[in-house]
Order: sequence, then structure tokens, then C-alpha cells
Amino acid sequence: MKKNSIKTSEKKIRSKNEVKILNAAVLLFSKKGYDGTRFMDIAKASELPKANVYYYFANKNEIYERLIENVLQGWDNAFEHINLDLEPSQAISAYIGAKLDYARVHTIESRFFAHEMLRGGEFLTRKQRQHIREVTRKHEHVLEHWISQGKIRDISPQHFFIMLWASTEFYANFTNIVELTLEKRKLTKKDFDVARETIVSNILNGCLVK
Amino acid sequence: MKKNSIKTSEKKIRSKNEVKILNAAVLLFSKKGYDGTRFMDIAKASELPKANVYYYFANKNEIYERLIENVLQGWDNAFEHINLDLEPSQAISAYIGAKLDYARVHTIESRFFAHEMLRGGEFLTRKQRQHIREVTRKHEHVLEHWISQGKIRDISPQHFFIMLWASTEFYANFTNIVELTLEKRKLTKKDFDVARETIVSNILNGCLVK
DNA sequence: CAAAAACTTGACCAAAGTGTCAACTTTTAT
DNA sequence: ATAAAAGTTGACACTTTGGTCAAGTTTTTG
Repeated sequence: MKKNSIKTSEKKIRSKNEVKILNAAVLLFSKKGYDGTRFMDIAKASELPKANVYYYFANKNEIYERLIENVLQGWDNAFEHINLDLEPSQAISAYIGAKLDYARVHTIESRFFAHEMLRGGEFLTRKQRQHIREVTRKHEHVLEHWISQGKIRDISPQHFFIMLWASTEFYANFTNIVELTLEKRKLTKKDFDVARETIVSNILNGCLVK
Repeated sequence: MKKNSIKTSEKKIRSKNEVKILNAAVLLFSKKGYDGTRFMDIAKASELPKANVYYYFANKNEIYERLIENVLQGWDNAFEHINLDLEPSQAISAYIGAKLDYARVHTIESRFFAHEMLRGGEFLTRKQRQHIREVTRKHEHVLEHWISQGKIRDISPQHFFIMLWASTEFYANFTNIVELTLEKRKLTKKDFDVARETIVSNILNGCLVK
């Protein structure tokens, strides 16, 4: 009890301010990327004097790296509960739904990561790359299993997953184009539902009437 | 003959240097976006003194706007020959193939445009947005026609096209993730071929064995 | 409650970036 | 050939940015 209260209170100010800074930063990075974001802008958006932000983070780099970690962690948390042991149609529907939910709710983080990819993923550590690779490989194995069972057609699991990521993340990263296409000022939950139906039905059934 | 030679020679130096500058700029913008790119870096990459670049373009803005125009123009040229009057399977295959070819060959331009979208598409003029909208609408009509003919299932044409753009552009914008997934150091034409087969077969037939 | 640790901040500096200009060279037109 | 137009460039002035620091205040700890 005592120990716990010490531990939490001891870190209260720091953690509160770090959160303020990181939230401000991820929004800025999501719009302008690493190189386009000024340290001073992060300080302003955090509503803290620049020198105070320097007290918590040595430089922009450190903020950025923390955000990369956070986003990857959030990504893990969001998708580890997806059960790929179900039947293909169930599992794939759930996966697409979860990815679209993530795109809708965690738009900022998605765009932040999109910037990192556009710049070549230089900030990803070897460990982080490897982790991504392992998670993906696990998914591929499930798909291969379904293929061997004759439950789905014989396609490239890698390209299949890329197609799912692309189709879902597009709604977070390129919201503008989606809004322009749908002729909507702002995307609603309903729009994401239609997206889900379209993607799921296309992926599962194909678009040609048989 | 005379007139023509006057016209071309009169503009030779200018156009040569503008091309140098624009080529250097689009590469930098494609990596770091508008805000992340310094005017001086464009000059260095162009192998021209900064003051010389200022002689051709008043500022970074002007360079960027020219590039937006160029990319939209190139986009038009690349896809206006796509014949959507064919049978659905033929037309859709060709469309996906063309989009993937564009992603492979015009990677830089794709990424440049991706940055513009991530920053909210602020640089697109009303006219340009409208043009994009019109081209898209035309495609949608074709799809609606096919639906009314019972040739393809009743799905949202908008979301269907978004799915096609997303699945193909992903290979240009997020090459890193693709390379990581495929465990390749560099994507080859062959990789794009497999991508095409996977996307086309999935879109046309769906992934479930019937 | 006193000392230590944690936190805050204005002021400052050096480096980098933006944009201008006048003097110069090269190209073009007559 | 020569004047006008087009192109080139070093140097300069001004602004923005990144980063430090010392002197303060607040919070925690024993």
C-alpha cells in the first residue's frame, strides 16, 4: 500500500506531462511526419514551455521512438484477441472488422505509422521488424492450413494479408480520398459499416455473379 | 519550322533546369513530405545554386503545386486508356494490372501523393478535387451498369474502387512492409506479378472454395 | 520541517533555413 | 555585331529552430 502510493505519486507529474507531450506529438507527426514537425510545435501543442519538454525528452528523436513503441504495442493489444482458429469466413470477417475499427478509432496512430513507412521505416529497430514479421508469419500459417484443408483457394498468404491491410488502413490514411469519393464531409460509423460489408463480401465471395 | 525552332530553343534552358529541379523535388517530397523538405535540399539535389532555383520558382510552394499538377496529369494519362467497356473480368483485370504497373514504375509519384493525402490534401485545388471526383464517378457508373446487368454482385461501387486503389497503391507507398512480409530485400517485377494474380483472382472469384 | 529530488522557465546562443539583390555571364534576336 | 533578354551566383540580411543553462519553485522524503 505504502510502497504503491510512493511509486505512483512519485511518477504522477512526469507521467502526466509525458502523456501530454506524446499526445500532442503523435498528432503533429501524423500530419507532417518526423522531419516536418518542429520541436517547438510539440511544446506549443503540449502547452508547456519548450525547456520543460526538454526536461522530459532529450530531443525529437526520443519522443518519436517512444511513439513508435506505443503504436506497435497498441497494435499488438488490438489484434492479439483475434481468433484465427475459427472457420475461415468467421475469422476473416472478424479480422477485417477489427482492422477497420482500428482505422476508425486510431486514425492518428495509423497515419503516424504511415508516415514512418513512407520515410522508409528507418526508425524501426531490428527487434521491432522481427516482431512484425513473426506476427505476420503466424497469420500466414493459419491461411496455409486452410488452403491445405481445401477451405480456401490456393493463393499467396502474404499478398492476401497485404490486401486486407491495404483495404482497411486506407480508410485511416487516406480519409480525404474516401470522403471525396463518398461525397461526404466526414466519415461516419455507418460509412465504415458499408466499407466492412463491401470488403468482407468481396474477399469472401468475389464480385462476379456465378 | 523557323517558328518551331525559336519556340523550343527559347525555352530549352528553362525547361531543362525546371525538370532538374522538379525531379529532385519530387523525390525529396516523396520521402519527407512538404514540411519536411528544405528549399536548400532541393537546390543541392538539383545541383544548382539556391539563388538559381529561386530564379525559376518563387518558393517551395510553387514547386510543390507544379508537382501536384504533373502527378494528376500523369495519373490521367496512365488510366484514360483503360477500357471499361469490356466484360467485367477483362476490364477489372486490366485496371488492377495498370494500377500495379503504375505503383511499380511511378513509386515516387505515388508516395508524393500519399504524403499530400496524409497532410489532408490541402494543396489540391477545388478544380483538381472535382476532376478526381468526375473520373471516379465515371468508373462507378460502369460498375453500376454491370450490377444492373446482373454481371457482378450488388456492392458499393465506391468502396469497391477504394479497395482496388488501396490494394494496388499499397505496393508503392508501403514497399517496406511488403518487403518485410515477403522477406525480400527488393521487390521485383515477379513479386508484382504474384501480387496481381492474387488481387485479381481474389477480387474476381473470392477466396472461398465453392 | 529541512534537505533532497523533481520540476519549471526565461533568457540566451549557435546553427540552419529563407529569401533578396546586384553584379556578372551566356544566349537570343535583329 | 550589339543590344536586349535570359540565366547565374556569391554574399548578405533576416527568421526560425534546436538545444543549454542557471536560477527559481514545488513536491517528496526522512
